[in-house]
Amino acid sequence: MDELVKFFKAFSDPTRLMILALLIWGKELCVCDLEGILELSQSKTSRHLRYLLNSGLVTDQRKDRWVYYSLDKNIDDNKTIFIKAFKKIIKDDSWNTLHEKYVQWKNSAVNHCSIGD
Amino acid sequence: MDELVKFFKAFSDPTRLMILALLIWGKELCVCDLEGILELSQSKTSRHLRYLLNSGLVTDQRKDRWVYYSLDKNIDDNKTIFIKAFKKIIKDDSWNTLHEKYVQWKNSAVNHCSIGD
DNA sequence: TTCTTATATTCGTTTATGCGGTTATGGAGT
DNA sequence: ACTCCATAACCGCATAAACGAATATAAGAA
Repeated sequence: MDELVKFFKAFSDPTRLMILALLIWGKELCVCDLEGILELSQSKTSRHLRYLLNSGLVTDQRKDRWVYYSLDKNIDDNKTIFIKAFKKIIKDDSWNTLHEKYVQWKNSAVNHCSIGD
Repeated sequence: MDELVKFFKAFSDPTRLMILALLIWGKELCVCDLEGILELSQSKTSRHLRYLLNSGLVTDQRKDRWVYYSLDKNIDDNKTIFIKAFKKIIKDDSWNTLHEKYVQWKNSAVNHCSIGD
């Protein structure tokens, strides 16, 4: 149960919710992408990613200098239901602004270093 | 989004998770029921119920001296998905012990003051 | 009114979170 | 080696959560 609590705590912060939404849309993003899209400090971004990492929600993968984060594909079934529910929620209008930012970032080849789309 | 964060925070505590599970099984329980089943102090029980109340997850209803708590029936659709997911989770073996306690409590007419079943 | 029972709130303390700012690490290029 | 750059870890502080213990309120019962 403590694990479940930890899982929910991961969802209990606006920054982390936004990061999760971006990882759902973007599949694979590096720290600097998230930093840029969300206009966060580097340390803040990194800390929240670390939180998500040891909550078992995301995975990281280093490629050259960049560390790419993705939603963990091996989340157990029970928790996957919650992820699905969250995916549904971020289709709401209230998430439009962020989604717009994401799209703009994705289309500005100048700034982003991400591979995935 | 802040509202969503608040919603998840409600799930981010083991005591509250247990209370929610009991309210799912029991439909309607008073503070002293929860206190007894979970072996919690009165103030702890009350405080967590209050938390759930103003997270919009539960409703309260006074009858005589007792205040009965139930899952709110009017939770918006997005959040209902999460409740459903949680209902599924508490069918897991790891929740057996608590469920047993609940059943025993329910069957011991001596101690419980609840009306619902 | 006074007593009892059920629940809520307040108080003071402890622990957890979140933050900015800074420093450390690790890899690639020079 | 040194220097960028991306990322991680650390420090100190501020705010928020959670707790037990005590006190307050609310509704019956005596």
